[in-house]
Amino acid sequence: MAYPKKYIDKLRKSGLRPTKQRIKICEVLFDADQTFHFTIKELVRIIENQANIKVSLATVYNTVHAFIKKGYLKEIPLNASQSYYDTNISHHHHFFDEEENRLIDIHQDDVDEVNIKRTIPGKKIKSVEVIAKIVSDNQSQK
Amino acid sequence: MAYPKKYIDKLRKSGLRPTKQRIKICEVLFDADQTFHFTIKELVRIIENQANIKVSLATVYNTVHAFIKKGYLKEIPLNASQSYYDTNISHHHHFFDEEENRLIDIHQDDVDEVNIKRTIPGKKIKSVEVIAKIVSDNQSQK
DNA sequence: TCAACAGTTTAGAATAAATATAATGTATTA
DNA sequence: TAATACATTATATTTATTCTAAACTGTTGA
Ligand SMILES: [Mn+2]
Ligand SMILES: [Mn+2]
Ligand SMILES: [Zn+2]
Ligand SMILES: [Zn+2]
Repeated sequence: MAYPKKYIDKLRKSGLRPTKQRIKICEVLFDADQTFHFTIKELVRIIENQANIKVSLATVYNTVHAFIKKGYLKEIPLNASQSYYDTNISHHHHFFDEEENRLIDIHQDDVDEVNIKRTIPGKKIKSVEVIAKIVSDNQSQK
Repeated sequence: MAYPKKYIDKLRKSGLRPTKQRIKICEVLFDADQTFHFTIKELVRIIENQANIKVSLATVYNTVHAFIKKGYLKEIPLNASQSYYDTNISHHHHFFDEEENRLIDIHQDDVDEVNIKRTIPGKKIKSVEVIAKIVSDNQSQK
């Protein structure tokens, strides 16, 4: 009881009742100073470190997917065998550091609008995302 | 014996000996009229339909990865839990049809060069890929 | 020619992410 | 409070991918 109203609202709008476990998930995801990228395993670890609450994997998966469906989280496509999630839901792009396996945001303002000249009959573009893979810049190469 | 020289070369350059199974994989991948996108399971199915050769999953995975490492195939990042591979190794982009789970090539010429104004110290951009998600264009909406 | 060897294929086991299940627990409401 | 709906959880299942180890094959050189 006495859960933050903003999280109760987010959960209700996602079709979920506000429970202790889900409120905790909200706190970790949406109380952070900065947006961040995470895997489900990382999220579970953060929750367990920050609180004495035990949350099952199933609850975390279900809650995260409800938020994605509602648009409160984004899923980031990577060629890894694991899903990355993003608390930054603004339209933006990413660097992916292949050496450190790390996603870095690129603000929409930092990329000129991507102009695609080709169209597919009967289809419309829902979203456009740019992924720029980066690696160490070894300038010592001859 | 009497395997096509081009495939023997591709395999040797990938550090693999030309064997019956690997030549068959090459034929399916590189003899096609058009480049195409595939999953490992689809590739296995194609091989089994086209030939009376049995090829194990392990051999297919190993060969595909050797080709990726050498640059003869590309892996396409999608948010699915499955890897997609591409026999089109030119620099290009993709539509992803979320309703039909289908990748469609966008030639590099059909996308203005993506200009990223932000840089990461010590890192350089290795590749830039655009993925545009498309859905049915229901013009009947009011 | 043929034994030795290096490399290959394969079935099946292992791994790990994601999802489903079903029993138990909790909140809501009449 | 009692009935009901919804949640949580441990556990099982599914599935893509990788690993393992045994059997197989092609090559080499005595
Ligand atoms: Mn998902
Ligand atoms: Mn997996
Ligand atoms: Zn992001
Ligand atoms: Zn392609």
